[in-house]
Amino acid sequence: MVEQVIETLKKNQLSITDSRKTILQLFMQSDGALAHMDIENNTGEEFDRVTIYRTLQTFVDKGIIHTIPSSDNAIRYALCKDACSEGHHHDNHIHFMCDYCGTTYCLDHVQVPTLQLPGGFLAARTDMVVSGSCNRCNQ
Amino acid sequence: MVEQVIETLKKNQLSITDSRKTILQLFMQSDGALAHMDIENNTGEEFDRVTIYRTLQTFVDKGIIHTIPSSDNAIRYALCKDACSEGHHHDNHIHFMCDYCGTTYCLDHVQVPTLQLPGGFLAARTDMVVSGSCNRCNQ
DNA sequence: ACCACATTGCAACATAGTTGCAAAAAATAA
DNA sequence: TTATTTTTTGCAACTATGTTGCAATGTGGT
Repeated sequence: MVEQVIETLKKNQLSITDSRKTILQLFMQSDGALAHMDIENNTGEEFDRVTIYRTLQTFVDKGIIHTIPSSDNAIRYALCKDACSEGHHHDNHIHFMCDYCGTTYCLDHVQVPTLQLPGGFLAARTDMVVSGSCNRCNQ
Repeated sequence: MVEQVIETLKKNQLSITDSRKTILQLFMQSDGALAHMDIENNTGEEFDRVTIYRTLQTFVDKGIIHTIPSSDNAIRYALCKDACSEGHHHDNHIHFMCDYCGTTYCLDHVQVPTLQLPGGFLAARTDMVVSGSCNRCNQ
């Protein structure tokens, strides 16, 4: 896992620092999306708040993670699949937020449907977030 | 317009106050969605920040307006169509955010498509936000 | 006009995110 | 390996966003 973390950082021409290693590893271990708070809680006092914000922003810029919009006013982040490159995200899948456990999933195999927009509207990006109960809470 | 504002407030058993009248009228005059800031800017020093937050929350609770999620971490609000009732929103349409002018539109005639979710996932609500260039910026 | 109740404004607090800058740590060169 | 350059980090301070308790004010009903 650690080699994969370092490989990813090198591939994106990022210098190898403790915060980047730790935070990227957190994403690789996690099956859901992470909010800033989740990371702060998981790393303890190890890193400054500002460092976490900047690390996340760097990862988004490099196409390593992508943001997930939500109505609760807290941006979540999740790993991008291979198709994402610097400055160009291909996160064309839907996101699922569980109302009960709060986990946010990337449903990579559910594609965002293409829409017929009214005349004059040009789509550049589509975000689709479904909420409800997930496969662990709904048994 | 003013009669319609008062009628709507009465229909929802809300007392008629200056802030409610002014803010609801703002929504009726606006063709796009409004963020808290838009309202604060449009009403000047007339109302306290807290009053605006509480008024918006009241309107959401009553089903007069609905929230629109976004990735820029600022909740937007737009008028609900008639089908919305207290505690039960039917905002089953997509939203469009223009990257150039910043306007958020409710595309009432574009329905959110139904998705086939993986086993165990149950959808309660779907938010779909398309961004790109709108019919005024894209000419 | 009066009374009961709902709403507002204020102060204070809580959370989320940003910016400038000096210190520390990586990467690079010698 | 050490020295130098460049990047990254931590701190402090700040802005934006949103919430809560409470006293003062306004609204609706009699």
